[in-house]
Amino acid sequence: MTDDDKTAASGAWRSLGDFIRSQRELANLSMRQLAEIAKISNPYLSQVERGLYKPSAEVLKSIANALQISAETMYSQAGLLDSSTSRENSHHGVEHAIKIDPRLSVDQEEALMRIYRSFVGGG
Amino acid sequence: MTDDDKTAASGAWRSLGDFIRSQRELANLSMRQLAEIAKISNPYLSQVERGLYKPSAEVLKSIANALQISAETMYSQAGLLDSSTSRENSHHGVEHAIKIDPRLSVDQEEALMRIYRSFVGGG
DNA sequence: AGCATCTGCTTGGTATACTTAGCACACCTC
DNA sequence: GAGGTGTGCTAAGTATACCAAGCAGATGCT
Repeated sequence: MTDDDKTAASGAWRSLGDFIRSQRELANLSMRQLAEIAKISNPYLSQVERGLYKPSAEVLKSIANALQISAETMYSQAGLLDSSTSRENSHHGVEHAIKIDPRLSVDQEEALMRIYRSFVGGG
Repeated sequence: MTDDDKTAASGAWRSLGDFIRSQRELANLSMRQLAEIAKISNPYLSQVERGLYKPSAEVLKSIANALQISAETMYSQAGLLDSSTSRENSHHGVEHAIKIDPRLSVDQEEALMRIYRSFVGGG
């Protein structure tokens, strides 16, 4: 151990690294194995686990997938999801559902949104 | 100039850009305004909207926040959340959300439902 | 006309995410 | 002992996300 690891790791990302490492060890995978599955390099995985880098969302998803945990769990661990977003459907329900519906084109989304908002009074 | 934009934009990210742009215009924000709120540069926002770059999750979250939409919505649009998590929302999501929205009258419900179904092809 | 002030976009540079090659230590097998 | 294979980590480079400065067209005002 080089005496002061804390120098580079900034809080949230460090704990994300700890989380990944613990999940990896829980799955009995070596860094090289996990890196292979997640299609990233093992040195990079090393840095990520030690909190030296902030992995992109794509990498995060890939790691989550390799560890067989949900991407959502990963993101909330990374502090990228505002924890209680999808729970309260009562309020933003319709707008949210419209936005994430993959079958709607952008134009259709906008149209529906306008109509809905005109119905509920824009607020 | 505009004849071959397709050279750089690769599918998923391009549609994400379209999504952001439509949401921005829906909110009546200029690029500079949104960029200011989201704390990114306006040229970068321009590139993102045109699908030239794949924004990091942090930027994505920041933009979502600025547009007052949930980070989850953003990620699912970016294809970063395995649809398994948000799927139950998206499939019956719109219809269900419309039905349980207390602010909609019965007539309004039916109108929205008709429009939605015409968009998605009747199910 | 001319100047101001929007709009989105291009250019060129910096910061950082990510990779390829290789080090150092531990545990084997010969 | 020397070689082989496993572990995680370091160093140096490449790719790309991101930013600051500035351009070109549209609108408006005097």
